Amino acid sequence: MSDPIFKLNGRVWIETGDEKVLGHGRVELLGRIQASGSIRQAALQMKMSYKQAWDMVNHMNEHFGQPLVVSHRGGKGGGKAVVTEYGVRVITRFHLLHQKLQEFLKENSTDLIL
Amino acid sequence: MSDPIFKLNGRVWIETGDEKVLGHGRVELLGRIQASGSIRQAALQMKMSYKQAWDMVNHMNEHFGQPLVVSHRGGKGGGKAVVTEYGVRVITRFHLLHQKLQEFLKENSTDLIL
DNA sequence: TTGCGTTATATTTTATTTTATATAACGCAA
DNA sequence: TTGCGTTATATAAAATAAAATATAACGCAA
Repeated sequence: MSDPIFKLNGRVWIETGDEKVLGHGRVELLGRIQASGSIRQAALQMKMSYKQAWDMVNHMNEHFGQPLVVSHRGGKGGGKAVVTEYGVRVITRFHLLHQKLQEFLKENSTDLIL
Repeated sequence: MSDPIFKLNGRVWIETGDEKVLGHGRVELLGRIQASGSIRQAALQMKMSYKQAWDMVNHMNEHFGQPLVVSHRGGKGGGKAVVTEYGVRVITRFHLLHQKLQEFLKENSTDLIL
């Protein structure tokens, strides 16, 4: 590789203790659950297994003080999943942090010559 | 988990194209190579395999315009690895970015109530 | 009451990643 | 010239992670 063009990138996430509980991927998952009303559909959209998605939802619900998603099985459509009001707030807050990080990355990319 | 304490954390890294070429771990590796003069010793200190460390060094040397580490086998001590002047500059620049990120995280943690 | 599609969970299989092992090349020092 | 400890590389084994499969529970609608 000769004469490469460097790009600064980064991520932020939320921890409790030393365990990662919320990041880029999980927030996207929450958003898709919110939009589709279904863990399965959200998983399909993100090309992940249902188990993987369910584990994420379960992990979040267990590590936040209150559930971000409530789910029901059976009924019309076979079941559903709903992002709670708290969950919506968490999504919004994270989006804001993400946006601020993008600004940070932009600012510090101006003189990015290694 | 009831009443969790949330902590904002994050990382920055350098990409060329869409490939990650330098991050937290690799900079630490470079620092330890610089201090010890040995890829093997640096790997041992970081509890990673020699192969893993060598692959990282090789990947960096291939993706930056010029080598960050030059290595020699044989001779006194069996061989050695030296971080180039360019490599030292890269380490320094990254440390600065890392430090700025820490400030960013601190600033945005003040009102971190989810 | 039967079927539907989803949630929820366990188990098995497959794929991927990591680690371990082996071996050659190397150049200095004894 | 022999031994040493490292770089460099390939291969095999082990450990993890991911994906696939199977199955029960559920409640509405037909």
